[in-house]
Amino acid sequence: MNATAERLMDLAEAHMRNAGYGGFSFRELAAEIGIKSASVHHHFPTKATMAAAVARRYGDRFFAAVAAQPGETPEEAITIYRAAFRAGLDRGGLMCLFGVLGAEAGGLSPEIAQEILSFFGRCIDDLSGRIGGPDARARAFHVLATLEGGLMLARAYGSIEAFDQAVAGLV
Amino acid sequence: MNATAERLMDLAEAHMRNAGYGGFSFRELAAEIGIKSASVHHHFPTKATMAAAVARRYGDRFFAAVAAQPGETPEEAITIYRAAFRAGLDRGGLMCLFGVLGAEAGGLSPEIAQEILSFFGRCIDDLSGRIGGPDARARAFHVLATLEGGLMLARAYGSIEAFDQAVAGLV
DNA sequence: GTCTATAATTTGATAGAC
DNA sequence: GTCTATCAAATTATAGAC
Repeated sequence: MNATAERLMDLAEAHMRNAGYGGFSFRELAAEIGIKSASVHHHFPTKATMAAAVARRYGDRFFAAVAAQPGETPEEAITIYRAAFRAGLDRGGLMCLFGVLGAEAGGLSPEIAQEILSFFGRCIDDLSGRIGGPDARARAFHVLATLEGGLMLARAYGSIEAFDQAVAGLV
Repeated sequence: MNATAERLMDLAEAHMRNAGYGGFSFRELAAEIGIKSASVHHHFPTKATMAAAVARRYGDRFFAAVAAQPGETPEEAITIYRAAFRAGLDRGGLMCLFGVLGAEAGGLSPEIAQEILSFFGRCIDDLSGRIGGPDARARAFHVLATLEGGLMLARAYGSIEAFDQAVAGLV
């Protein structure tokens, strides 16, 4: 993966986490790193392809960040997830990329929709496995929903305290 | 409010709840009711104005739908909110309009951002008043975040059961 | 890998007739 | 209230030179 391509993905990710898929154009990204939009097409054939690549990279980094600690308790697993979601909010007031894409999923291309489904499926499987017990899956859905919704509320409010209050009862 | 204007708002609302603010154009709406895009501008001067009007109407209907029952318990208040969120999902797999707009809020006009802030502020105030107790506000944030996130998850999964599992522990 | 140039389309919006 | 006609701008994307 090229250095320019990575810078483009960084910018695309930031824009999408702030304003959704429609929140950036190839011209914007190009201007921000001092090249032309035609050059962006050299790295990513289409906008949907680029967004899907950004989504895949985001997912990989996310699951690396929430990797299970040896011998962790269910509460610790939830705390790890909570911290991962909070980090983006704390550094620039950014949403979870998949929270944004999931909300506007009805207008996105199939390749992006596939990334969304894959991400949340992986989240639920991982989290429910680490929570354990008979109602692990329902708890995983609950935790994930609260974290995603909490991010959105905190952004709407413009205050990270909204997130903290929303997720306080999770552990 | 004109009948044509209302039909336009109905369509705009459906599109936004499915694909966000960028999920419709004046031309699309016009074609769907058999007029021209120029005629849409007769009813709504700009797209942002129209979206703000749709948002305001959505909020009014929402708060009418979740109106407090005389002598209700906190659990009943939460159940009323949960049913209101679930209704749109059940009828067409639609998101909460403000869940979508809140997610992509970074790219929306100030007049729409104002509607978003107003809606969630009203939600939290209403819900925390009906829940009561020392941690009412935190509980209200928690309920609202879980409902919004649950809708998003259910849509991503394409299954209303994801919503039901996510919000099962709320009451 | 980046450029110039441009195609093809869409979009938000306006002017003015009916 | 709706129309035709049109503008101005933006967008995704491609061709081909360097």
